[in-house]
Formats: sequence, C-alpha cells, structure tokens
Amino acid sequence: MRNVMHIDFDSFYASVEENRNPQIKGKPIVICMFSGRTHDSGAVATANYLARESGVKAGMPISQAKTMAKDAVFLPADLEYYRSVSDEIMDALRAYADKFEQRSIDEAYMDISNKVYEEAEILAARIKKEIKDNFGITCSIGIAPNKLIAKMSSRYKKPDGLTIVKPEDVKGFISPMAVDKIHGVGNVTVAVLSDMDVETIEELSRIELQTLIERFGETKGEFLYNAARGIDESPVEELERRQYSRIGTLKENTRDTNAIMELENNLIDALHEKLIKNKIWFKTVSIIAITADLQLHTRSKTLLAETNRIDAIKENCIELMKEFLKENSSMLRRCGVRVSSLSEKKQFSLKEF
DNA sequence: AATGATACTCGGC
DNA sequence: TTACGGCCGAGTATCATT
Repeated sequence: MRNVMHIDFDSFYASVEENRNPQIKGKPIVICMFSGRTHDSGAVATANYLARESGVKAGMPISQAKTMAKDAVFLPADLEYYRSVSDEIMDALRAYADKFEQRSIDEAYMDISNKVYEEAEILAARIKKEIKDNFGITCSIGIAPNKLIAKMSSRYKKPDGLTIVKPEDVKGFISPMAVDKIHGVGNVTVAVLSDMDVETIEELSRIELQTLIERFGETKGEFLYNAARGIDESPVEELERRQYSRIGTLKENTRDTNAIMELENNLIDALHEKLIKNKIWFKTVSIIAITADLQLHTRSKTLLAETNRIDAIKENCIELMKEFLKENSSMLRRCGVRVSSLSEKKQFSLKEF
C-alpha cells in the first residue's frame, strides 16, 4: 500500500526571520521583495499568520500591504539565508526516507510506503519535534495514499498541523472542497470550470472524461478527471534542476537597449557565477521581458553545442532582446535571463586513473 | 504516425 | 482608487526527423 507524507514549513521566511531576531516574535511580519524602483515598490513574498489576519497575502504590492497592516514589521527578503536554512532542514529530513522529493524551498514529499498509518503518525510527530527543536520552525504535515492528497492534507490544518487521510476517507475529504484546492488548478482553470457550473470537487467528479479532455486538452483533462477521484500515481522522486534564471527590475520603464543590457549583463554575471559554482553547462539561452502591463514574454535560442561560456549568454541575450523589442512596442519594466537544456560536468581528478 | 526538439506560456510558492 | 518580485517546473503548439 502506497503512503506519502507531505511536509510544508509554516510561513517559512517569516519564521526564519523571527528566529534571527526574537524581538519581533509576536508581531505581524511581512517579508518583502523590494524592487528598488521607488521606496515601496515591490511585492510581498510571504507574511506570518498575524499579518495574514489583516488581509496581507503573498504576491500583493508592498504599498497595499502597508495600508492593511500598519503595525507590521516589514523586512526585505534574504533569500540566500533562507536557502541555507532550508538546505540544513532538508538534509535532516532526507535521512528519514529512501525516497525524498524536495519540491521547493519549504516543501517536500517522502515516500513512506513501508510504514502503516500508526508508524507514520509517530514519524510525523518526531519530524515536527526535530524541526522545531533544532531550527525553531513549525511545519504542517499531511499523510495520505498519494502526493496529490498528501499535499491537500498538509494544507488542511495550518500552521503546525498534522492531517492523516486514509484511503477510505479520501473521497469524503476532497468532495466538499472548492476545485482550486487541487494543486495545479489556478485562476484560468477555475474560471473555465465555473463556466461549466463546477465549483466543488464533487461536482468535478460528475463530469465525463471526454468532456474534460475537450475543454482542457488530454493531459490536463485526464489530470482533472483523476484528481476529482483522489487518484495520483506520480512517484516521489528527486527532481533534477532544469533551468537557472535571474530576473531584475529596471529603474524606470524603458525601451533603450543600453539601459536594458546594463541590467541584463549584471544578471548574466550573477547567473554565470552560479553555473560555474555548480559546474553546469547549457544549450539554450532565453531572455525574459516583463512589459509595463506586467505581461511576461520570453524569447529563446538553442545553440549548436552545449557550453559554459559567459559570452555565449551575453551575445545571444542582446540578439534576443533586440528581436523582442522589434516585435513588441511596449515599454519594458523588468527583464531577465535564463539558461536551460542543462548538463552537469562532473569534475574528475587524476587519482581516478 | 510516432518521436523528439524547440519556443513560448501558465501556474505555484 | 491604485499599488506589483524572483524564482521554479509543467504544459502546449509547432516543426523536423524517422
């Protein structure tokens, strides 16, 4: 019998900041990504539960959050530090399972098919205690027959929750939920389903497979059909990274190639440093362009052979950016660079011979 | 017709 | 009334190759 655990650190960035500076404990905390354009320009990365009570949400403009939570502590995100804390916790968690999948900076799946529910519950309690004691972070855990339901379970009770959903309880657990509780169902899918008079998972389960495929295409149609029945066969497996990117905000909206490439070149330098550190070669170079209306666009080029040369990024980047500006008349707000089709060049030493 | 590569968009955190 | 980041992976359309 399959059994999967999903672990989700509670308002992770905010919790890390509370530990770094205990004086802010008990206060509403908002972690911000400042763009540097004007003093409050930027978006909210996350907020602790106290700040959320005022209506602050991730993705919201910082200036809006400031009108909602006037007494909150607003801190700039220190992503590098959060990453280092995350790495430590994830390494500790990895030791508990043969099959472990780190899904993001604050989420992971564990395959615990070798355990019955009673053992799984004990393990969850142990993991919670270890993370709390050693890192001062609470987490929410879901245990269920597959990744889809485990994820929905961990979200069911937050923060510091533990939810176990047994196979016979899956249907009752998901049926009354709104369709957007399914991981992968966002605004666009919700709008289409709403148009079909489908709001809950129970209603979704009454739609025929053929109908879903007609509306959403084969992959997404089959996914929705199975999800409505709590079915998910996807394995817990360590994912290989497929892309590296850097993105930034321009001082002001512009179409000036020099201003754009000045930022691009800084981003490329930072990206290249990371690639060298991780011994990553790439074959595809992309630019990311976010126009004044916040629409995201990309242009990319695949090279004839893989490389790790920074000049290959810079040369292709400027070409792609010029091409984009020729095709699109909008002002640019943000821009970025991405490499993909990766390969890792493992270093070997003479000792191996 | 099937498979793989490429370019681009969408959604989640 | 408005306000607006920096990443990541998956999905989809289209084209070339076999």
